[in-house]
Amino acid sequence: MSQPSAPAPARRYHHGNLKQALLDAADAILREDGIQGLKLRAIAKRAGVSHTAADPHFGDLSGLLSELAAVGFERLSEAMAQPLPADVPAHANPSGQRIAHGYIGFALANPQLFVLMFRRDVLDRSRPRLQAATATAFQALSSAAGALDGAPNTGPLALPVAGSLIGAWGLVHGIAMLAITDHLSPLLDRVAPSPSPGRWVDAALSAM
Amino acid sequence: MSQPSAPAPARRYHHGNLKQALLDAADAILREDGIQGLKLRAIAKRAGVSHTAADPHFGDLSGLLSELAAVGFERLSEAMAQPLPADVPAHANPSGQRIAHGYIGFALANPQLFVLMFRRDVLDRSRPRLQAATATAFQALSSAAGALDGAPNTGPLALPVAGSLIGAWGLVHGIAMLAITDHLSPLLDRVAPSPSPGRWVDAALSAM
DNA sequence: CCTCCTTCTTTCTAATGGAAAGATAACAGG
DNA sequence: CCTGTTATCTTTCCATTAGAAAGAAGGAGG
Repeated sequence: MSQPSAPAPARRYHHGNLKQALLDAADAILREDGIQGLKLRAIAKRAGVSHTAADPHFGDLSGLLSELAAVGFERLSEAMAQPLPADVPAHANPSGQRIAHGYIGFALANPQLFVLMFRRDVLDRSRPRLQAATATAFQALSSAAGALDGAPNTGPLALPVAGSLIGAWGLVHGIAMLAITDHLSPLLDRVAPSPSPGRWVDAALSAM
Repeated sequence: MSQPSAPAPARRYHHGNLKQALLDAADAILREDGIQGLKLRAIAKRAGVSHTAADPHFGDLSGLLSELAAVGFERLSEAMAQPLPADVPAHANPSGQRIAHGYIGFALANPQLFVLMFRRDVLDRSRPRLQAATATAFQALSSAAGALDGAPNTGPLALPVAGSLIGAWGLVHGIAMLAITDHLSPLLDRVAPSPSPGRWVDAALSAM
């Protein structure tokens, strides 16, 4: 009775799925404790392994965090494909509006992960998965934002077209970052009645 | 001959101006090595004191970094009062345009400091100097951006007005952050001839 | 001159990332 | 089945870090 036919998922010397387990542990810690909690020892402990067990899979801490950031960009791409929140009326350019709300909504729902995704100092951007996930997300964003200008996904770009892409991306990115770093509450607290995130985000977007 | 009448500025037990000297040292290290280099020991060594000498002046490392961030916000306020770069033609709302270029120009000229100013995790936002400097900078920014809407500096705010303030601030902040984290070069490299920062920033701003 | 209090140094501790070496298991070929 | 090879994981060790604690140095006011 001590030899289960289904292998016990824990306790084995070779974990079998440690890479994913470490990513899951890091994801959970990121939600609970923020980036501060993403220590090699804490992640490994949560996955039930020693603090150097991540070495063969990720190289070093920045490798692990980069893969986690890649997961974030993959989720961001999905979020930008979601429909608008219910309390936001659609207006002109509904595609761009949907992408913008998806971008900012993802950031507000996953603030720590979003910050990590842009923490250049702790990431190793040469990681293939991170490069791919980043490219995919920004492709989705700029194809929607640039549809108005007929901007191609590659090749030469006229300055005004590049400008409109940068402006659109900067707008949603800046709103997200300012909200996450808690720089907007002094402004939003002066608005009565207190608007839902979807509503004030839409107010900011449609003002531009 | 070993007792100079003019006190040697270094070597004294009581430094006399250690607080400013530590800020200067931290500022220099930030420029040279980035935020990574802002270790208590490195800063203290550069100022010629032991690694705990900052304690009486700043409490802990976050106290020191917060004062440095406050210096950053003070400089940002000055930058937003500067005239437009020479290669940028003025158009409608020149006041807002000037503020925007000042904001982004400051970020591009002091990327490490700008990132530090918004690194919520390493700052102690209860520091009076940081609170004051932040408030001043954002007052300057929003008074110019809100002039069009006649937004008061305090008191209740209608949602569309708050939205336009958030949109304007988010736009410049996002452009600055994306540029600093090196997410715009894939786009800008597709523009020929390579535009100066002032030109592409203006292209992004006037697209919105 | 004497005492108090701030400033700064020395010393110590706990925590961290990572290097190095070794143990363990999976897997291949004979 | 048996043995050598390789990737995975553990143990141990080290340098570096922030900060606490205690004490020395020196200025300020009585």
